[in-house]
Order: sequence, then structure tokens, then C-alpha cells
Amino acid sequence: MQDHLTQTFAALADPTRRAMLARLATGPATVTELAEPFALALPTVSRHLKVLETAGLITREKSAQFRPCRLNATPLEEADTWLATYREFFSQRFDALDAQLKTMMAAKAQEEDKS
Amino acid sequence: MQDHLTQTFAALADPTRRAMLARLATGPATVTELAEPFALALPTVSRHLKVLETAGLITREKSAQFRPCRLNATPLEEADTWLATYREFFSQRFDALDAQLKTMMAAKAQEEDKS
DNA sequence: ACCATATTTGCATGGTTAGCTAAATACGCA
DNA sequence: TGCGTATTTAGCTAACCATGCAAATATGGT
Repeated sequence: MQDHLTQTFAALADPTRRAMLARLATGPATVTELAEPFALALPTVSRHLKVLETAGLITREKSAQFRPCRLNATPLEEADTWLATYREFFSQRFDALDAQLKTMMAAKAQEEDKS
Repeated sequence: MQDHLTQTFAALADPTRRAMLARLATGPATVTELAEPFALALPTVSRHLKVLETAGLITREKSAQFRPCRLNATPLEEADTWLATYREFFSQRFDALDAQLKTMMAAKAQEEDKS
């Protein structure tokens, strides 16, 4: 798994990890703090965090025996950039296009009725 | 895997599938057409497409023995909505916030010098 | 009905991942 | 130095996923 984007999306493809990011959006937290809302063993949490760290979605410090995590949204920005390419396909504009197409077709049909 | 978002992100966490979406952004295509740029066996391609279809990222028709695929960006819009929560953390704005914070702290320090 | 083309399904295999428990490591404090 | 807390590593299992090959299915044309 080389690709940055691939790693990011893979990291995001897990509700637990997304929840951790949501928690970190409110500020830094230790591993134990992050584990608390979940019914997960600490090693499991630790591994989730490693996935997030490898994807660059969090950074970690060494503060005594704590290893506080902090959100790093840079990869999210990359994901956002990737998504941007597809914005033109999001339903509303697509529907608008569709509506416009129908209007055009109706107009054309009228033209043909005349001839 | 129940979660919509989870499915979407999992589907996107593969370069082949992202490339297929990119291709479909230029218009509908058959399975064989989609397979062509890749050194993959057709069954493999077919399964990638099934992942995309299950995630709702593509829709398919039955046109003779062809099963043309079409991009459906709705799940991408959902992903975009999810990402939007984190836009405020994208580096530039974060840096700005950081700078503002420092200004405020400096101001407060001056206040305290007075007293 | 038969053949060619397009696509999917079944099966076997190898790799990946989430989760657990138990043990190891790292650090602060007494 | 020894104890307690925080966190990671090791080792395991079960579930899942990707992929290849071969066979099955679907459909159009002859």
C-alpha cells in the first residue's frame, strides 16, 4: 500500500477510527482517553491509532509515559481535493442538468411538430 | 459492514477502483472497456465493479449482453459532507487560528504586565 | 439450434485485519 | 531500586478480501 490516498481512505473505512478522529477534532487525547468510549482492549486501540498515524491522520508526542494524539487533517485535505473532481456529479447539479436536458428536448419536440 | 460511509471509503481505498471511477466520470462504459487499461482478468474487474455497485458508486443497466456501468456520485457527496466537518482543520485555516491565538495570548500577557 | 461474445459465479489460495490475552517496555514517583 | 500507570509488542484466531482459473450464464446473430 504505497498510495497516500489509498492509505487515507483505508484508514477512514472504519467507524471506530472515524470516531477517534471526531474525538480528536475536539482536542488532543491520550490512548486511554481515546479507548474509553469503546468496548475495546487497549492493544486494539493502539493498533487503530497506528493505522491513523501511518496514514498521517494523527501525530503523536512523547509526554512522560503518555503518548498524546493530535489530529492532522492534511490527508483529509488531499481526500477532499480528490473528491472535488467529482463535485460536478453530485446530484443537485446533475439533476439541474437533467432538467435542462428535458427542457431542451421538449423544445426540440415542439420544433419538429411545427415542421 | 452496515455503514454507508464505511462502504464508500472501503470502495475508494483501492487505486484500481478509483481509476474506474475516473474513467466513468467521462461517461458510461462496459465491463470489458473498463478492464482494458488494467492487467486484470475479467472476473477480477467484475468483482471490483460489484464492490463499487454495492457501495452505490455505480449503477448498471442490462443492454443486450452488455452491462454498462454509470457513475453515481451520491455516496461521494456523503463522503464530502463527512469531510466538511474537518475542513476547519485544514492547514491554512488552522495556521490562521494558531496565529490568532498567539496574538490573543500576547495581548493577555500585556494586560497582566499592567496589573 | 448453434456459435461467438460479454459477464458472472464457484472454488481454492494467499494475504490482510480486527480482536483477544499475556507479556514486555517506558516512564514518573517514592 | 522497586511500584504503578500508560502503552506497545507478540502470538493467536476468526473473518474477510483479492485474485486466478475454470465453468456457467446470458444474449445476439447466423
